[in-house]
Amino acid sequence: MKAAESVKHEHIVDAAIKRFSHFRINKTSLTEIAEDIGISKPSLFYYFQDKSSLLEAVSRKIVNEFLEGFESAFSSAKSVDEGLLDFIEVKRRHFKKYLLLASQADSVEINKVSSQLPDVIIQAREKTQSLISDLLKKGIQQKVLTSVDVGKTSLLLIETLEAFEHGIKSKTTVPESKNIDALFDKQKEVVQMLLNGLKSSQWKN
Amino acid sequence: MKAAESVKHEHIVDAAIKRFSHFRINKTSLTEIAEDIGISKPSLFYYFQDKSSLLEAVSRKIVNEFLEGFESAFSSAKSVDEGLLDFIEVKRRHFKKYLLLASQADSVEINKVSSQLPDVIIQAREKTQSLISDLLKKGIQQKVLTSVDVGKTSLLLIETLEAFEHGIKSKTTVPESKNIDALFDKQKEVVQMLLNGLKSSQWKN
DNA sequence: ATTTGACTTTTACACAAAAAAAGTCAGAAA
DNA sequence: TTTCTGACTTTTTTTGTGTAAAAGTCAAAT
Repeated sequence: MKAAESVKHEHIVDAAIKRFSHFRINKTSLTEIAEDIGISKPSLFYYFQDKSSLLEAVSRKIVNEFLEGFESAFSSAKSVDEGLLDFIEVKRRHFKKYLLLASQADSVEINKVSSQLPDVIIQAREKTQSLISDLLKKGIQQKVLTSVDVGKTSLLLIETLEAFEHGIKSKTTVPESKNIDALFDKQKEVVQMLLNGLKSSQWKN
Repeated sequence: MKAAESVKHEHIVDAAIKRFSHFRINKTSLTEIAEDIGISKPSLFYYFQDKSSLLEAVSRKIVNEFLEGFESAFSSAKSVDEGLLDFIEVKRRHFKKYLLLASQADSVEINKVSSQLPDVIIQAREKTQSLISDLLKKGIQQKVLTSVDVGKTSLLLIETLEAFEHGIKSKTTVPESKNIDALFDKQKEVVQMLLNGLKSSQWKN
């Protein structure tokens, strides 16, 4: 039961990801997903309580892929700058890979699951923030960064980057590749502006 | 003709602003506006080609009020920090004053006028950017800021602040006061983070 | 030059019927 | 017992249609 069930679970989730990456969530029926892998709709309901549960499993899988990318970007980074810039590159790559799904991420569609931001997203945010915090801490230890409040700073940084993403996610049409690139290029610029700072060093301390 | 016409123009625009500030643009009819000032709808059409033209005049008037606020904030500022922070305060105040209208600013409703960002908004952006550029230049001259590309920096700054505003403007419901405050407080935080910068001064130059 | 009553055209809205998708369940298959 | 499905009910979405309201026009009056 355990092994077999989880294999099937995974199979269904993968089929759902394929569908959701090509068509909007609300335009994809469970029947279609079931047929894709040659099972009946009631079978699908045997493994998932409802569409929301499936969607949550889908989200969790993709979010994990994002997070793994983030971790490897941060861990291999030789500097704070490199870490943050690589982090944005990972986002860009994964965003393009799961284009439709990613751009529906905090839309009304996915929020039907739970009226608040779904757990998956909240957890991902927290994890991401903690990764960025660690990076900043390292920078401070190495005397590359001024000693700021890493908690506050990492949160503000995330919120700033997210703010840029909201623009593209709130559109009803599927974002074009060049817009996605513009978005993440902009994020890089902001990060660099932040890191470099504006205040003249002469007047510091 | 000249004087009388422009007086009437203004009168109509003011009536329209009153209506638009209380009800959504699409829920306000030209008949209502006309009746408010005791004229007939065809009279209104004598002064404005169509609803879009009236909306444009309304936008222009309000945008000018914003811009005047910005100019006075920047001109009376004793430092770059104070200038930018006051600038955000002016936005907060005017945003609340024209709550409904401001939050519809780049929504679908107003974009029916012209499919691209209306001229008024573009011009306001340019003017704002030029004001911020001047402030940055002054800061550089006074050796308070590092000599950055003011054009690029002011644009990026505006885009960052705008990104935060998108979130609140894309909502269908009227933004609550506490959310507006949260938004502009966040903008202040970002500005301060930017001004302070993260890089340790020890390693500069 | 300015204004309006009476008019036409366009758009928005409410409501119902139809279609599609979500979800259930008794019972079959493995 | 676990897994699966055909046939079913319920809920949601879509579509169509008539109606109301708003946008916009125009000939004629002031």
